[in-house]
Amino acid sequence: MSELENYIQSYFGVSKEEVSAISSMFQKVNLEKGEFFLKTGRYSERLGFVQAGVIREFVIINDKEVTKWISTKGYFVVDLSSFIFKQTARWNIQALTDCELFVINIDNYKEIGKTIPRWAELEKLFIAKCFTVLEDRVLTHLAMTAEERYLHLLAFNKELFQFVPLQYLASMLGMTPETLSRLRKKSVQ
Amino acid sequence: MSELENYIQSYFGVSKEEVSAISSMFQKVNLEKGEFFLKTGRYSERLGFVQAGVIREFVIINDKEVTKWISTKGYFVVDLSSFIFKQTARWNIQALTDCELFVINIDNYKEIGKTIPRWAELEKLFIAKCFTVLEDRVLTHLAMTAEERYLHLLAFNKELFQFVPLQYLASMLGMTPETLSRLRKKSVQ
DNA sequence: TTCATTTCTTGATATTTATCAAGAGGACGG
DNA sequence: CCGTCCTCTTGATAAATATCAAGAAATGAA
Repeated sequence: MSELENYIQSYFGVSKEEVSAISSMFQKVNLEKGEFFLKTGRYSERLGFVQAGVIREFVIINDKEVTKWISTKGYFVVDLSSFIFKQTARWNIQALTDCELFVINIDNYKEIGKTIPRWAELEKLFIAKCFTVLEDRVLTHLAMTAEERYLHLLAFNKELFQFVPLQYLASMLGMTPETLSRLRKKSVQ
Repeated sequence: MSELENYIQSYFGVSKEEVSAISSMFQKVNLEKGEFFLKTGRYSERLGFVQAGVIREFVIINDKEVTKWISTKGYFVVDLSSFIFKQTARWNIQALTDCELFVINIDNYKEIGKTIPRWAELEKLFIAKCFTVLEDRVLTHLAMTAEERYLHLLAFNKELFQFVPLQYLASMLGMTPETLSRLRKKSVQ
């Protein structure tokens, strides 16, 4: 089974046949470093699954790039508000390294629901899970200092620090690159 | 139509009959000021709709109350991770004023899906919408100062400042009550 | 109303984090 | 291998925010 199939299987708990049916609708897409999967203002009509590589979701606010999230193997990448509600995309999604994605377009995505009756239910559960993750993320900003947020990310997502330029992690953590640099130094000594 | 029915109608766009069927499963519950709708560690087996009053979701971290959100008329209150995934609740939900809620328990809630075939789809859309709202909230912490977050909340939710003790708004905005007090003073002068 | 309690404001100060500027270190193409 | 570009680090300083303490204002109960 591919990484994608493993993931679908383990997350959605559908039958082997259903996994195959779903995964067969995805197509492999390679992105080169720097290439965009989505740009702000366009429509997000594709859902991507990260098979390999690192990809960044960001938005430009007051001429500054603000990184919302960084996805690595096993994550889906999409602008949910655009994909689901057909609004213009709010996020840029750009490859930080060469990436290997499995991609499904919106039309094929809708087909899944026709072949798997309880698909909407599974989607609901998946999005609800994402919601609770975001709730936790908001909490980190309400109840933690910059240092605590850094240590928290380090504890739960250490590998990010091996592959992702620090400036992007700093932005995602809500601090400047200088501050992150100093916190890293501090935690080593 | 009650406030609840209006809301179901406008948000989920179901037929008049369906609205009635759904809303009839809710029961009116009054909460007195200070009373808890849910406590951390319990199970969230009820979904509430705020008909009147102000109700607060918070969690205690390091002996401090951290307010995640404050709901007024038209909001649903629930611990989603508990309601959907049957985990223990992470949030305390407490009435800040006397409240009038419409409440449905989890068993009746599941019945909705049996009578309205596309209910899972509607739930999915609703939760996805909530997700995008939280995405924006994360952005406010990545890209705004405390002052900007205050002005942003004031612009989009002015009425909160009329009904909600400032200490809770400060916590929800991720700042101390003293800082909020000073920002308010500053924006008046 | 009055008293007690809670909430809010204000001031002084400390801490955290941002900004600006410079330089060090790495990656990469030629 | 060299030079260029980009990223990261470091230092000096400024700005934002938190903390602590005290008093003022508002609230609620008797």
